[in-house]
Amino acid sequence: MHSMEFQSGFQSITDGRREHVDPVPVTREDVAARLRAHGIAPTHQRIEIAHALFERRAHLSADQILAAVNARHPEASKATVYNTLKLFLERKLIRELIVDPVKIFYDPNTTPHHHFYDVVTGELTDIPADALRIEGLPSLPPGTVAEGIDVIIRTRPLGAGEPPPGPAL
Amino acid sequence: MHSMEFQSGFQSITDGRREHVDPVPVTREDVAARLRAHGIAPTHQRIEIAHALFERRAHLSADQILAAVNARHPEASKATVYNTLKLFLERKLIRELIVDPVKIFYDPNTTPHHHFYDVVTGELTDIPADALRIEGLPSLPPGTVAEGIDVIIRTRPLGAGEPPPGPAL
DNA sequence: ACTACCATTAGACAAAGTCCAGATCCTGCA
DNA sequence: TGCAGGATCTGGACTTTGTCTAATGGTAGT
Repeated sequence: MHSMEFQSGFQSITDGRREHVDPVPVTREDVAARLRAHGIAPTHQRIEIAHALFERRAHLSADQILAAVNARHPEASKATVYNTLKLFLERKLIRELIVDPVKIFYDPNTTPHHHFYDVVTGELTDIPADALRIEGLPSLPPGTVAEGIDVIIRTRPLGAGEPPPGPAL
Repeated sequence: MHSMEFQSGFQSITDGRREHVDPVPVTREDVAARLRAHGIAPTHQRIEIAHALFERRAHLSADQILAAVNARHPEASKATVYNTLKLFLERKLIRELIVDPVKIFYDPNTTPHHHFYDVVTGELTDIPADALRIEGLPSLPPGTVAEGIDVIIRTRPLGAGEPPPGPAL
């Protein structure tokens, strides 16, 4: 990744990284400012959607977001949620997590980090970028540029079914 | 990753790794043997499905497999393809690749390796496990066991759109 | 107030995958 | 050979996630 100045007052990533997110915008004003900083006009719906993600600092799926938003702004439509999430992605306000065979999760933390994914419970846990050293990027396929690295460590609850069935011995 | 013994006679991973897959079963007899080795009764449909994957040694989606199978056995149904792929997964004959927001890819190579994924073209390329060193597994979330690590390097064709839009400067 | 333009909305639509109940295919055995 | 029983396969209905579209609503600038 290259330049990374900017930003309201969220996370300083000028040089090092942080183990944990801290000054997160929780008030709607903070959220609105953050939207503006990313060139996004802060409408009601957008603020609610961003607020849902940033307040919980959690990985949410589109329908969880829809539910959260409807709790306060009962008229939000599915289409708006999808449109808005797509916009946020383009503007790099959030990040997309492809980990579940069925739905996408949205991650309000755009700084480099990785994830544990519990394949049974569906739970996602952050792995700080520096907890894991990745050495030696192999050369990329010719004619391509890297966009990002995702490391996903799939876990399962200790003692939860299905470890045995493998090839016959 | 830790232990990783096992496996009939496909790929020796006892100590080192191989850069490239070699003794791949291409004839239907080979495929049938491989199915039996994993405790799977080799029916026509199952042989065709496994054959499609092993012959091409490629990452295929369910509908690509369905198409490939139908080319020879025109009566194969969607349900059978899905059932069979699920069975193959359980028996660890193949591996699931969650990389595309919309569909699952199935990988006939179950030895440890990673992937490039071109987010524009959808192309998947293997990264041999030893081309990439991952140091220091962080401790797992309490009460969980690791099932596997997936490293996905997302790429985009050199010069293909959309790198600019980021946060306002 | 008028006009553009952008954002939002409901609902129709598309695609991947699941589920189920009936039909088929084996296989062992009399 | 004939048959019963279990495993496998099949079409089609169904579910879920996400997309698209046409119409409506809001707002800034004149």
